[in-house]
Amino acid sequence: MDAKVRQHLDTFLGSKGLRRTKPREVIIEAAFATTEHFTAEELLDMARKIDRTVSRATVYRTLSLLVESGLLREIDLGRDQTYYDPNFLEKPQHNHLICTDCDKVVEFEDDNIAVLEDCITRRLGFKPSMKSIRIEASCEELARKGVCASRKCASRQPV
Amino acid sequence: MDAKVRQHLDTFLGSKGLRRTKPREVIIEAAFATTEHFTAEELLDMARKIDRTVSRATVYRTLSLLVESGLLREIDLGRDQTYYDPNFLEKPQHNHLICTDCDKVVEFEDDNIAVLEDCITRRLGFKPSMKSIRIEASCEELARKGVCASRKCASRQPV
DNA sequence: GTTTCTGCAAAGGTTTTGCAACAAA
DNA sequence: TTTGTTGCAAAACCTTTGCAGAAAC
Repeated sequence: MDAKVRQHLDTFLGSKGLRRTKPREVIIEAAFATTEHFTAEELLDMARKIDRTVSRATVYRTLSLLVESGLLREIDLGRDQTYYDPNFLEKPQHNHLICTDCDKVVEFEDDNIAVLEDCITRRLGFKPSMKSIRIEASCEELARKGVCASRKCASRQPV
Repeated sequence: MDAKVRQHLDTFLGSKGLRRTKPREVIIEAAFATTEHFTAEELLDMARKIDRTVSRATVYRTLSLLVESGLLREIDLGRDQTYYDPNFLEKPQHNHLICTDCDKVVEFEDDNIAVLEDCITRRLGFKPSMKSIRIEASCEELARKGVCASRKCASRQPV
């Protein structure tokens, strides 16, 4: 587990009088072993590869803690389930673009947009605490050439 | 029901060979009688005030149609349920700011941010089809004065 | 008449919770 | 010890679906 993650977590657990337990260790190790977004069920699978005995309930409970601590963020990918994003420690301002052709998620950061969001919010009389942008978009290369090599895009399966 | 809504809907139903039925009329009338965001269950309640016999299943099925037709948009307010927004016909580019003090939702539009989103998306090699911004923010007036008269904000109930 | 639509109730899927046993501090 | 935590199974919740009867075209 990354040192930054461990430290952030220790501070959080300490400040709340919470305990460092084996199942929590395992779940957190699984969550931060990847930079992919995942669902609760996917995290359960990943955690069980490390320790078969981890329960679904503990995964859900640990996810709540991680979100509360700021280590993980819930993100809206326009799908039916809640996804979790482990990359906000590294890139605190990033946003998501979702390819409507292959469902791939591209993360991007942009200072201009971050500043603009901040200005707009303050002009409305608020102080921003959490900003998120989701863009759905189609792949131009795919539209032009019928394939999208550089991004490994493939047209979605016909229904 | 607004003329713009009716026309949009007729075109959609016509193009798909779908029927104009009583329950659909009622549900759509309820959905566009307000500019508030609502959940499926809230829409069911609103529709049943017009006609008690409307069923939950038909509300869900009609919501899908309305989203598909573009009359309604699903929005993420950071709550547990899906909310629907009936204001995109009027303000196709608007975004949402959610007050963390009173949970009020403020809609805002901004051309600069719309252009910037478009640029960023194209620079990444995509063509934007749907863009959404969600900002969570605290009320500055509330922070300064302890109350927020102009926006009718109230501090959230202590837990 | 044919096709689509409706309401009902059941089923599906995700997330939360009560509880008794267990583990950390 | 004391308090927090776990796994299990059940419950809660929102949403979808199969079906037989009803309504639209």
